[in-house]
Amino acid sequence: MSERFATVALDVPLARLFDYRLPPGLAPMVGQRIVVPFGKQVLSGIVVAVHAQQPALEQVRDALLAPSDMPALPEDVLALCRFCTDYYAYPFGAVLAAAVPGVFRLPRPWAGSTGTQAYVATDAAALLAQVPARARKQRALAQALAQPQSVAAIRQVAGDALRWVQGWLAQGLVAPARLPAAAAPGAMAGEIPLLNPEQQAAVAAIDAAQGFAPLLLYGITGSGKTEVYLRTIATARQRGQQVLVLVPEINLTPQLEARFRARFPHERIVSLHSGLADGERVRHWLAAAQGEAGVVLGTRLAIFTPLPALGLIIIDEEHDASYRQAEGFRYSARDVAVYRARLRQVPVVLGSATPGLESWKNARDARYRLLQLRTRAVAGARPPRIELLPTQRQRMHDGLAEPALQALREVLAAGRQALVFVNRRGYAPVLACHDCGWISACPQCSARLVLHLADRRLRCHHCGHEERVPAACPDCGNQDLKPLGQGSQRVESALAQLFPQANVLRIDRDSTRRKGALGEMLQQAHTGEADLLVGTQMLAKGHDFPGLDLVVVLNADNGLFSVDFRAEERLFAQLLQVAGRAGRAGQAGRVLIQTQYPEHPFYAALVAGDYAAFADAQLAERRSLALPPYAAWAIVRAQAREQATALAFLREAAAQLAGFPIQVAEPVPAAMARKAGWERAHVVLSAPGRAPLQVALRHLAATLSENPPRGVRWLLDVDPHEF
DNA sequence: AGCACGCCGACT
DNA sequence: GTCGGCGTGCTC
Repeated sequence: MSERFATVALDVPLARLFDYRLPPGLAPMVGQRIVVPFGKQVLSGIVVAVHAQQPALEQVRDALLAPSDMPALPEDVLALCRFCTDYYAYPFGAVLAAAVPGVFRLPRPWAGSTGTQAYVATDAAALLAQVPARARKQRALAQALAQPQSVAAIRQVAGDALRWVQGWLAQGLVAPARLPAAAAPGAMAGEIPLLNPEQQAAVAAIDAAQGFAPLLLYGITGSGKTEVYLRTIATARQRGQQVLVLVPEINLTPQLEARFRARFPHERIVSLHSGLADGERVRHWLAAAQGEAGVVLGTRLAIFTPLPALGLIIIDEEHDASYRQAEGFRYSARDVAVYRARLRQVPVVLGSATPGLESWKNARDARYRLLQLRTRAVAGARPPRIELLPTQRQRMHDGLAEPALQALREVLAAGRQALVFVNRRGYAPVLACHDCGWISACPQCSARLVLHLADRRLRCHHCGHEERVPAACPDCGNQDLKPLGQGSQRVESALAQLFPQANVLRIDRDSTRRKGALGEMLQQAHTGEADLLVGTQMLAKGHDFPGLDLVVVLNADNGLFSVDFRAEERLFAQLLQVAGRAGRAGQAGRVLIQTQYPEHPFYAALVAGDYAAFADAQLAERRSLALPPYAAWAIVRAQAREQATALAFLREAAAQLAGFPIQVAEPVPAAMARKAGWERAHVVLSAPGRAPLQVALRHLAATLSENPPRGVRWLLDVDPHEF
């Protein structure tokens, strides 16, 4: 009998796998998790191979245990993670760790490992026979356990009832059980709206799609994309397939989940996002992995969930930045989803009113099938009327021009709601001295300190540094420091003064910090209790306010002259999204955009509401400049205590890449050259296609992880979306 | 990433 | 005299 070994991927930043001897009795499957000693630590990893080949090592340690709490990751999930490792040049073990719920990364079996959360008597009579006659509660529980009982139900019997069950479990009188599928709470399916012809065509195309088929569902706000999703989900369910639906943010899952449940009262629908408690996350994940959940609704992390009967993937708001993980393993869930659809040979629907230019190009090149929804689905609803409000010659009242105030007045007089969109929180973005030119600057970052007047503090929005508002200029002693520019707090207080009779409500990250605050505020906005809303981009997404007639956008110009070539694309999506908040059945909403550059071509496209024209123009520009999506990009980012150290490291890295058929730009300091006390720099790598770039990145990542630089933190950003 | 070992400053 | 700073070295 020969010895057997397991090759294990561990969550360490090393592009290496580790071999362990499997002691007798330990026979894990590929994809299963395994607990192993690692240096002085004990870690949980994933088995990637089992073999009899003696590893060429001085010492091979024994694996400790292979918990069966987590079913082995199926082949397609392993392949998906392998793809990510290659594509993002990120260690396999670290990718796998991201694909698995947190409790399965701990080096011990999960306590609730049955995954069932229920128990049943193995032999009801035997169980009852050994319970003392006087222990009435125990007898009652023992009797009840003839049928599977949920943990919650067991707890109801008595405080320590679970302890009795644990005891019986040890004696083999009780076993973990699966609860019969919960009877759906007698909800009636809501009224199913009729589809307009465009929706019908979209649904028909998705339903008929076979094998790998990417479809771009380009539909304006309110065109009824969700209804299209619901219909195609219904079809997939009739075929017995599972559907994976990705949404950008946790905030949006409860809404959508409620709508899905109302439509499919008899389906097992589970959500997966980082807001779930451990136990819930695991139960939902297992339900998906065991094929019990028909619909899985989740944020980006859900893309790695095992789904044995996967038949359709839907990505809502596919252009949204939340699909990109910005820390650690940096991936785009949208791109990973498309690859997964290819692996599984299933259709993938990418829905958006403002598709990302990558997807737009794919649709233009006929790599994706384009499905368009041009009309608002609700009868009589019309797209909002977007108007520019040039501010060069206007007298401003705390950032608001007179015509904007007039429009607000009219809306309030009519008893309707208005939203003022200011994409900056705080009172003013900077505090300045007019005598000597001092401005409030962060000592740790190359950024301004934002004035927060409510608690009289200056805060850095990048590193968390804060200080008291100085009484006088620290440089010249001038006591008259002036706040420059408008933040949401300033606009809120200005509006409260200008419209004393109105109920002004500010919704931003500061005002919603408290748990549940956002929900309460949205409720107030929804019922019309608040009639003047002031909000940052938090308010742009997904929320519908039936009473909202007017949106005023302040300082939109900020995104217009950025060094980042993607800034316009983001701004367009964002402005169209806020604009979509305005309007009600029968009457178009009005959107006023204050700008100092009304002649800028960007605004012509925006006013026309023509994203297609804008996107085509952007693509033409990108093509002529050989920018993404016409080139593959990656960035090597570095930070060090000294800028020179970071740049020297990057020059070294660039030299490593000399022989590869890729373009390596000059290393430069980052746009925010200093952040939280670190000097930052980067170098852009590009190539006409992905393949040569990937090869070069893998080489660089391997070299750097084997010989880590001193005093420099580095990372690779593949398909970067920001500078 | 952890977690050791390993040599130099202000404190129970 | 020790506790502890983080430099660097290793993990099957």
